Amino acid sequence: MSARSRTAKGAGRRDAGLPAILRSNEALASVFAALGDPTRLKLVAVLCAGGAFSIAQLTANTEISRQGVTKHLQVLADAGVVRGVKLGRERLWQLEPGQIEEAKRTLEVIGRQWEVALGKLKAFAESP
Amino acid sequence: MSARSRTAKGAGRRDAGLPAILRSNEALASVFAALGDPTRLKLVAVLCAGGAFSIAQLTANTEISRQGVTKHLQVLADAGVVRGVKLGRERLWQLEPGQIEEAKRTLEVIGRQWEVALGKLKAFAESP
DNA sequence: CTTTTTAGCAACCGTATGGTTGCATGTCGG
DNA sequence: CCGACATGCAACCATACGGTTGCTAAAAAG
Repeated sequence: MSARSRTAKGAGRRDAGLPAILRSNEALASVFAALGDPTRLKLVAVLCAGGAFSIAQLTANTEISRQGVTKHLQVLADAGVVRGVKLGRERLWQLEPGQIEEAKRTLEVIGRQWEVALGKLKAFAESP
Repeated sequence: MSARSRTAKGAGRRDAGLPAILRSNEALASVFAALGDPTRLKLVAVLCAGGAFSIAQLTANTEISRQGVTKHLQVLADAGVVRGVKLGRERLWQLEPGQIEEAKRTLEVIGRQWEVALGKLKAFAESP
């Protein structure tokens, strides 16, 4: 806390003017983090093709053990990206597209903000 | 390697029919991983509002030290989300929206795939 | 030239993460 | 009831990650 709060002359509360989506980012970051692993991304890719798959089925696509896949699915489930329903002696996992939609919207907002900023910069540069 | 490849009776090459975007996911996962931290997400949110900021300026928005922010910026730069240009004695960081666009497209593909799968399921359920 | 500002580098620390193995549990088919 | 199958749980391990501190280097200010 010593190196902070004395530097950066006048840059306080720079997030005040940001869109609401980009302010409280707790759960959102967990969604991105859940997608931020090749194995999990592949799991999502498989699941988004539809249907519900058991752990054993999903394990067949990866190079790691069944327990490893279970852990990854748990991470995805904690982020709300995926949901597992128990059916008999097996648990079937399926995509839960809500959080992914939210993440997509966030990236859209970022891109849009960026373009708006570019437009303003251009307008300023072209002003007489 | 023992628990694998014997289970899951007939589920080999399930990614064969997936869109190309969802197959080789190395760099893509690193982009999601870079966004998967609240501090970094906030940095991106600040940077997407336009302009180039120094480390000291960016540090003023966070609760962590300057070195911590530097590390986070390095992670973002390694993923290609952000770029830093050295100007005099300071380094100014700005957004590099290419990778974020790519990530957004990936999420769009996932969502589209999911809807297609839902449509097929519905069509099957309604077939006489 | 000396001081200040801004940043980079390196070592260190605690905890989370990805992965494994071994065993226990529930459930389906006879 | 019994065996086989699919999963759950817990312990364990190595490494990556988030964060810090201390020191050094380079540019700007005086």
